[in-house]
Amino acid sequence: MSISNGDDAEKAEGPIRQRRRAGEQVRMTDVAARAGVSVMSVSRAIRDPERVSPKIRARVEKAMRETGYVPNALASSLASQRTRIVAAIVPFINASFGDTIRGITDVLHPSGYELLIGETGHSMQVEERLTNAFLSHRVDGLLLTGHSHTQGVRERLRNLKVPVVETWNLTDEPMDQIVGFSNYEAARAMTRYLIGQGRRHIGYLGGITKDNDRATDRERGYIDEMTVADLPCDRSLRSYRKLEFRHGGEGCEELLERHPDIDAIFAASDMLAVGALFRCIKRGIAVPDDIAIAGFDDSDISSAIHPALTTVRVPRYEMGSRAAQMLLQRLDTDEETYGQKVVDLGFEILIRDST
Amino acid sequence: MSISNGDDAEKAEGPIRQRRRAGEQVRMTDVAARAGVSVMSVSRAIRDPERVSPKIRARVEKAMRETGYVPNALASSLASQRTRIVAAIVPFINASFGDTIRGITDVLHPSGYELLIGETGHSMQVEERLTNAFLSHRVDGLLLTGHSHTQGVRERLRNLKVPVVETWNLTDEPMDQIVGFSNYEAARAMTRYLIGQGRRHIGYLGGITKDNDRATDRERGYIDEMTVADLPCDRSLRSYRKLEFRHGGEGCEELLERHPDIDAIFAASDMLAVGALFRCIKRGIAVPDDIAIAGFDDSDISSAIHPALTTVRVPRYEMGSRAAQMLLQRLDTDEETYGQKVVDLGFEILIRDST
DNA sequence: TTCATTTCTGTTAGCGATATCATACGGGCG
DNA sequence: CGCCCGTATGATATCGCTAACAGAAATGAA
Repeated sequence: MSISNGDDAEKAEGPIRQRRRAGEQVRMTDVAARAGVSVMSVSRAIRDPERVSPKIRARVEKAMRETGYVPNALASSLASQRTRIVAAIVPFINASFGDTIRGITDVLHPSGYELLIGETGHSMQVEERLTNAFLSHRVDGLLLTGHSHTQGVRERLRNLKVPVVETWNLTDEPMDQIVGFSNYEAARAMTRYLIGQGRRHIGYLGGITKDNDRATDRERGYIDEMTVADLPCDRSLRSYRKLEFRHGGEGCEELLERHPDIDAIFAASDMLAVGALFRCIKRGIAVPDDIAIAGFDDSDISSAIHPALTTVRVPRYEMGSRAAQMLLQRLDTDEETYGQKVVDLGFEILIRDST
Repeated sequence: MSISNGDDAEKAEGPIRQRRRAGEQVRMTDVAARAGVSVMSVSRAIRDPERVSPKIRARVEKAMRETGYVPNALASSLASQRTRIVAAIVPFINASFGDTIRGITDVLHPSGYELLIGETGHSMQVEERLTNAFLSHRVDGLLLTGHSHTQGVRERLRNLKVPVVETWNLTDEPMDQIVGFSNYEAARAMTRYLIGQGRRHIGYLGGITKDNDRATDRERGYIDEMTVADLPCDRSLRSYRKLEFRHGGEGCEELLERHPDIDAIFAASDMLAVGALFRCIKRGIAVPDDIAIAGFDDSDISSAIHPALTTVRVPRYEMGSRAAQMLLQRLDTDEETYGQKVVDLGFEILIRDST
């Protein structure tokens, strides 16, 4: 020890700084004192019980129980430079993305990671705000929906070197990694199928394409396939709506009004398709005899209605679980070794009664 | 200073401890150095720009831009003892709770709070796990769904004195505060309405009641009202299902098989009601002539289908926004002053074509 | 027994912010 | 012209934990 009588006295005489402290927060030091061991032993007993002797482990566990100790993840993260938190940003919290989120958490939780969810409402501005907030909280990784993002988001993420996995679509040039299916190819496939069924006047009922690469790609798929088949697909055959039932009905009316002779409607979402289908039924239009209707997503309702909806099954859950796996693989291994940059999980055309 | 030449020398000679540091993380110190001011000025310029002179503010902002500084919320939270994070725990991430979550974030974000979402899958065990994880992250407040929780959760929250607002139901004895509507009264009201319509053999299609006070209360409401009216409502008239369309159909079949003469089905969820309705239509049972069908939730689809569904409108969005407001009121004011413990947002019986 | 290893446990110095107190700076007034 | 006081800025000690290293104890080989 150093000669420090004087110092001790000085300290004792100094102004007593009493800092505000949360209620009755139990600190690791308190647990350590009670267990009669050092804080490091407590820390180790919590994070990696194998590395301390059974004796110490037992005493620490007892002390934790008695004090009602709740570890402080903030302090832990600050010191260890990792939060064990992953953030996911989705356009909307609904059943579809709910499945994806479930896929994510099912993988993250067993590995001790938590998920922070952000909802953009389909706005890239909001996505940027959320990204910044999440980065501020030093999330270990980020899961984004789609591959279109603001320049600001791209730069931030590149500079900070945070692992990112994009989902729900594919592109040759992901920011980092991407897992999903080709919205473009899926839309082409469905359009091709409808044409193959002999349909010629196919209307398109799509989502708002602004800030939404999935909606954009689906529309491109429809247009390209119609063009290849030399069929009309001009702007008047396409209606853009928010993905809610009632807008499906409205969109359907719009198309019918402009083109009373259409013989099929390809909706880029089951919500819209079901809305359109109900509207047809209400107006006495026979589905699929007069008009064929196809959806996109294979949501729960598509197989429950009558006639059952032809649609595209997409790997909602798998995109989440796989994305989380890809992230974890990089977070839990020291190396920057990671597999494919682009993972295609595919899609499936489900032919049912509405076409 | 103390006499410490020796000590200094010793330090200088000591091994150079180089600690692992995240990539090229820019710290507040770096910004301060670049701006030629103290860290405190940077801190103040960020949190409360009014408190520093325009001169300093400008220099700090410039330095932040140039360095691409991203504030470290962990360090900030650790030092300030508040995270500005609120956690919400919901049973399931779907359109319904999506509305509630939207209500929450719409209130939290403008006030600079972030939302951490947890999904229990209707398990109180999972709820407990999530609660502990969130408390570990020192969330400033907690929003729970319903009023039934494990003993462990209750104790933890009481001991740690974290503000809690329960939602989606009412009770005279909330853990802390509660905002919602009476699931019990709503179910009674709907049952009463059906009886008033002349229905006598009313089947009940409900959610799984385990770990779910909302489902339990709705069932109680149905039973009590039927009992008061001296109508049968024994176990054979009740079917419990997960809240998905196809289970609605199955439950409908079950009830019809056991009671071919039922003249109404009250489903405690629109999903189940719609599933049941489609099944009736498929089997050629006229709705509402042969069987009346009522739902619960006023979800999007209930007004889109044909016949439109009679249901209970519940304040999904408002429960979220109001709960968040109640929490913020306590977090942003120093005092422990808060308004009502129990806030009843009410419900509304929406009579449409299915009854 | 003795010394070299290996395994546990403890000490210390941060992690990157904020709270608190101390100090510097101005302007108004006697 | 000097003094007082309110405001702006700075220095420093935490916040509660973990990384890195050091020292102690246990184990094994000679």
